[in-house]
Amino acid sequence: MARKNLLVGLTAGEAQAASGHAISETATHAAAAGQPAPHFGVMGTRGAIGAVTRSIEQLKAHAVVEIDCDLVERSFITDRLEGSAEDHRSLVASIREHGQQVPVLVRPHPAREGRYQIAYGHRRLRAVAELGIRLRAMVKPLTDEQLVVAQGQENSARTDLSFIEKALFAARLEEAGFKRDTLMAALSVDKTGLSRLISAAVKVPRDIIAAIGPAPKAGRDRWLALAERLEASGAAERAREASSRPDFAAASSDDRFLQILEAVAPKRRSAEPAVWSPIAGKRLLRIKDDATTLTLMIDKKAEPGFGDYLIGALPEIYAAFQAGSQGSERKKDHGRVAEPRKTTKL
DNA sequence: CCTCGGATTCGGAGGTAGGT
DNA sequence: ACCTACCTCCGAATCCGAGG
Repeated sequence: MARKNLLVGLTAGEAQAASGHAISETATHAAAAGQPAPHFGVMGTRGAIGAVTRSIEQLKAHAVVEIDCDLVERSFITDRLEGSAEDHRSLVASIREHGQQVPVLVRPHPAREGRYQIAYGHRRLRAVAELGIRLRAMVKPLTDEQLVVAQGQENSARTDLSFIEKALFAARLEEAGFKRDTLMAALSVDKTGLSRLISAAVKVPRDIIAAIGPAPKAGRDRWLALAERLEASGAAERAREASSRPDFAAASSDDRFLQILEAVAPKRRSAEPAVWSPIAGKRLLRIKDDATTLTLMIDKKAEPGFGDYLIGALPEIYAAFQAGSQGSERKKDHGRVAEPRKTTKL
């Protein structure tokens, strides 16, 4: 399959811009045999993905040219949410002082003569353009698939994309019609991880993701928890309402995530203990109910001996509870296999 | 309609890192 | 040391399209 060897052949300068069929015999065999990548020290890269990664590494050894920033356009798939202004300033300062140490990767624009399209290095492009200097870049003809794999792997290599940025990138690639194999190579994840990335990006509305931003500390579990909460009726509206509060924009992206997560939390029963007063004027029983514990607090003065009586009656009460709950289960069941229960850990 | 096989999703174990 | 959050991996379950 050509897709499994997306970048093979690039290093020989023979990439075929539109075909995606540039395959080197040697690398194909290495991929098919599942041989490790001996020269690049990439842990755990085997087979087809290993071959792609090797090619990325080889790409980096290519000659660097300087081009005019105005001629460079973004990748057709964006991979980032808004970056912090501080990070941008810091990058600009670094490039001003030391020059652009790491070149970006571009391809000749597939539709516009004389222009380029960037695979990775969007932030460097922005910083260099701001400084008004020329962009140091490796120029290579790339197919669409090669471009997105290079773009994704460069980000994966630096591990600086947050979970939701990877998820959005994956979802955009899938919407653009790329196959799962390509997505797995681009994001360096297995089928399970890819499925979860796409699932998160699809379930959480894009405007809410945009409002939150990259949230680098929030991983899969919490984004999926947010997605699950957003499925409740009215939850998305509560999230949007929270995002329009005055202090929301000023908070960090991680804090914004927490604010939204809290805004769509299922309504809790009152933190104040409920009170049971069967005797006029006396608060016999207070009930405190949280996520893990239900506590009954009996006022010994209001009805002396009731607590002891209740404890003594527990076996009988529990037996009645069990009989009741099993009976109702049977009524629901109708002999079918019960659906597996969903659990959510937060 | 049924079967089959590949693709996708789900649940959970286990390891790691960071915070308290 | 313990807890929490995150990530990767594995196997099982489920979905879905193709072919008989």
